[in-house]
Amino acid sequence: MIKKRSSSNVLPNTLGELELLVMQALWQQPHQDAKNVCGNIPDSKQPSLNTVQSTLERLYKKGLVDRIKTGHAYTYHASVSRSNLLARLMGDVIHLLHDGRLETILSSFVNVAADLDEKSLNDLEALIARKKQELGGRVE
Amino acid sequence: MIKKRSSSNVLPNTLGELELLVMQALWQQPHQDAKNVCGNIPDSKQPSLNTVQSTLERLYKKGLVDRIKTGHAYTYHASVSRSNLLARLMGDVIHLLHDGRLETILSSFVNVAADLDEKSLNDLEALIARKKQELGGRVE
DNA sequence: GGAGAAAACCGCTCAACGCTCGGTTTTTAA
DNA sequence: TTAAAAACCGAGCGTTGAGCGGTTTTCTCC
Repeated sequence: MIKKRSSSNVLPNTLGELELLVMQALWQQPHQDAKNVCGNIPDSKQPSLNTVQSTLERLYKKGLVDRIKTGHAYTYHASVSRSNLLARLMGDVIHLLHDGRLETILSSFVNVAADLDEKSLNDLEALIARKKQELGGRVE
Repeated sequence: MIKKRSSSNVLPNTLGELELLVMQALWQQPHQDAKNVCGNIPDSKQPSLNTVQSTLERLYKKGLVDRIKTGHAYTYHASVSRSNLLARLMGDVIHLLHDGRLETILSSFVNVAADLDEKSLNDLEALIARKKQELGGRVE
């Protein structure tokens, strides 16, 4: 008796190496066809055009890129920004491992940002202030 | 000519579903043998004892759990804390997607913590204040 | 309209990884 | 000594992303 594998959906928003390279190419330059994307992949990893097309297709199905038919070719562009994807992934990770106490997340974060400089800290303070205001505004 | 696949080492610290369940069991109760861990997996996902042992073995090789031979059985315990693993994963994700500007990370973070309540914001402010002091102390 | 190029489309192989477990050997305690 | 419990070994399976060849569609240019 063989048991069904549970489809290990741990991090729904991860992507493969080539997928990432393709996204990076699209973030760097917003509207490109497959050939163009292919040309913007570092030579050291240069895959065939077909491979890039497969990858774009996969990304399209995942909703990470969008495309417009211009003439007979598609023009692709990222439908999520890099920072948006970052936020999604951070959300996945946190959802996976947080223990209910927000403090754990916060200290993890501060540890990660070990090279936080003063300006960044000020930025973060500003963000917090804004967030606080939002909170205040909501309850009043 | 078939090209070598590049081994897609995108997130070095991810783990599978069962691996996570096992880690969770060990975080909840620090020193357990395989049988015990198996018993602490939710009934809905109940795998065989052998499967749990394989998983513990994999986690051991990955350095996420440690073990001590007590009698003829191993006693396993997590060698990384939940928050530590969280920090590692956040590090992976950030390393994967940051664009150099720390601001991107920060705003992602604040967005993720959408359910941040006031106390958490205060906690975060305190952490920032401490960090600032560290920075100041370092240069003087 | 026909020829040819360029792109999409289709469908397969391959490798890595985690899950799953049966069978075998080792260890230990009764 | 023997029977159990546990470790150990190794194989199969599912999923996913990488990679690409072959075929069809589509557009363009003469």
